[in-house]
Amino acid sequence: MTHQRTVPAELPSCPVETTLTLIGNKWVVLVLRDLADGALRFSQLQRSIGGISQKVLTQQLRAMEANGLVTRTVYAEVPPRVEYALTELGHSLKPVLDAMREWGEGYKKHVAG
Amino acid sequence: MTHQRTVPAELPSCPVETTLTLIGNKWVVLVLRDLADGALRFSQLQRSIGGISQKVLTQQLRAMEANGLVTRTVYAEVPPRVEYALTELGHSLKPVLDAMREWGEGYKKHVAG
DNA sequence: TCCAATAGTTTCTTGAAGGTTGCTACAGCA
DNA sequence: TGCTGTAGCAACCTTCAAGAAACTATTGGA
Repeated sequence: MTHQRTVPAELPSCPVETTLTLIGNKWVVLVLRDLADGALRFSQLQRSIGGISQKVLTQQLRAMEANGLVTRTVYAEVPPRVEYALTELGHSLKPVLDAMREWGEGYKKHVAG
Repeated sequence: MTHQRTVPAELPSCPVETTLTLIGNKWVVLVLRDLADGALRFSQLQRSIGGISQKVLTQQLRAMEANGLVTRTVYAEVPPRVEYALTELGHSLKPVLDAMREWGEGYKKHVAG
């Protein structure tokens, strides 16, 4: 079994820190961003994130599945098809993603301006 | 010169990713959280974050200063006093922090319930 | 005279994160 | 007959982040 960074049994008292235990990783945020509009299969996800290796994407998806952020659906076809989708918990992070997107837009204007 | 994780010259096209280049690090988020209510000196910050070494806190603060998120004010006293405070840019991240805090609160209730 | 206190820096070491390559299963198709 | 494509796993290696511990400057005060 490889390392799976799942949430600790005892959550931090600070809610901001609690959130960080689930989405304190860059890749996790990008997966959430790309699955927000609907399910994607593994290779689509890898392409849309860009610059992530197969191994790391697999690791992150496994951890996210263990944390209840995504579901993994395997279709018994050849070649195999595996789809990842956000759970309700995963979708519930939308406000955080939206705040990050909005801030990023403002920052880019600020820098460009 | 040690590694300073400053924002790259060319920002990612995705605004979410842009935000991650500035606050994609757990420690940075915790510093923002603790300076939100006002300036703190180095040792206060280290205590309030908890579990961060002197070296790492120094590194993070230097990077945040280079990125324009915090200011560093040295008072010519003995023993020395150094205060860190959020810049306007640092304060502008409040909505992101708030979204994280709110989500963390909901998540804790969800887990506890 | 020497200690305390602050905010570091420096060096050494460990652990985690990530990259690369090779391997697998198996139906369909040329 | 052998090639293609998907979604991995395993092993190996490199790089980077982080931790620990020792060291520094300064000077008022015991």
